[in-house]
Amino acid sequence: MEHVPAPLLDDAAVGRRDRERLARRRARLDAALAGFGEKGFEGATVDEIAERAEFGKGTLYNYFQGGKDELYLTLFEDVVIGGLHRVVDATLATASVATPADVRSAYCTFVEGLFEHFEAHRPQLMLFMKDGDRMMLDPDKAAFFGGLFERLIDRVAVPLDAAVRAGTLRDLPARPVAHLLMGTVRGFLVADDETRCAAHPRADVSPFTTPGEAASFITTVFFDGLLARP
Amino acid sequence: MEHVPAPLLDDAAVGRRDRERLARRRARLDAALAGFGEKGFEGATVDEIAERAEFGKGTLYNYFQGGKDELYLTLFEDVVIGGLHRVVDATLATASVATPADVRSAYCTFVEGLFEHFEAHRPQLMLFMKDGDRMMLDPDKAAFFGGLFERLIDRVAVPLDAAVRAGTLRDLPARPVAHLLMGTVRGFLVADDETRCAAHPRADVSPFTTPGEAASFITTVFFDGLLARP
DNA sequence: TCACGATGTGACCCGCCGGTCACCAACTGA
DNA sequence: TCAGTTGGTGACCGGCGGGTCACATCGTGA
Repeated sequence: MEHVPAPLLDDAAVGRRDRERLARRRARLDAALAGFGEKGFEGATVDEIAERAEFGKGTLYNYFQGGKDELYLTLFEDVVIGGLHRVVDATLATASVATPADVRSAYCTFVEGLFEHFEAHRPQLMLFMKDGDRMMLDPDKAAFFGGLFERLIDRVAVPLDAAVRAGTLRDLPARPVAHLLMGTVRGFLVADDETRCAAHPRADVSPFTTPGEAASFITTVFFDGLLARP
Repeated sequence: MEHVPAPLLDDAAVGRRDRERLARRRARLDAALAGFGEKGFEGATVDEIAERAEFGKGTLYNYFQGGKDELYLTLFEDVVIGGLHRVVDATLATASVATPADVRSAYCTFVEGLFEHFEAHRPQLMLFMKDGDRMMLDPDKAAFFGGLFERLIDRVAVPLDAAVRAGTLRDLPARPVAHLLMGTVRGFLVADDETRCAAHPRADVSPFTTPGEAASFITTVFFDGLLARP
């Protein structure tokens, strides 16, 4: 494996007017990735990806020596993990955890950000959410994949941990809570996607029409709990 | 698709002393399914499954005309959905929702039951949890699969709905909550499994050593919420 | 013991798909 | 205009794996 960033997507240290060529390539690959999403990693053929991206198959192999795997992992790192970190940057990184309301609203905004990011890149992200677990079956991919995800969880857990220490949150271990939250959002998005896209849609998975409503639902459950308060 | 129950697993309406032969077959198939779990649906070859189950490949095709797909769906219905319904039977079906403590403990027992069921059939269930989403890409499988799951969710939602009506629980829609709970448990189990089995284990996903502790963790988050109470 | 149906089998077939490589085209500098 | 270099291509290859089917084996009843 030993995933080496492909020059194709590496636009740092690149000559001036090559910029736009690189941008076009990126766009074409992103489009190809969307096609990926409909079929899953194993379902999509390299021929098809190349065709959608308007690349020759050989060209793809020029840039991704590691073949289909490296293509997949590169796009994963770029689109999925990169996007998630940007959501963390925008919502959690600078959040105050001084009061319960602060923590609550920081994570509500965070979850809302996740939903919006998802809306904007639905097919690409769906692919990785549905295929992600299968990747873990391969030790090499699992190491790469797991490492990236762990770093994300670390960042999500930071404000939780601070809030627990400050006594704002119940005394629960921060990282498991972060995992639980991310897993829950993921499960919600997958179920919701199936509702919208499946031949036989599931009923009533999500009656929420905006990212804000859905985020508020999850945040309410997580922070306030299901039990009615007097 | 039109999944017709294979006689191989259909032990109703079967002659007296064929019983034990059927039982042996079932056991062999279950063993084969465990092997399935290590590789995933697409990763496991029919040759390998047949070998593990000590069947000839042709014999498998005698019983599962639908081929690998039907084999998969039959085992799914039998092991996964059947097992989950048994957990619901044992914990939620007869639960009282009269007081907050009743609802809380019913679902805590339910989640604990899910964890125990999982412990007992780890490889088989892991297979379906990790592959489940990919199945939804095929409309036929999605219909079969989704229908079974929806009926399960219906049952999980019943006590929630009753409790909401009784004012015991916060006024949230019961089915989405049921989906959220099941998705959360699933996410937790998958992450936990990766911690135990992956080449590079994830740290601190679950510091819990017994099903009871893990169930208590999830139940606390869901019912009491993360926010500290005075 | 033989005949016949039912059950079980694995060698073989064939389509599919990831990966390769010999070739081509476009640009560059002389 | 031509030689050299870089970037791009898709026809082809090889293996892999789902599915088939002609044959073997077993159980049974005459």
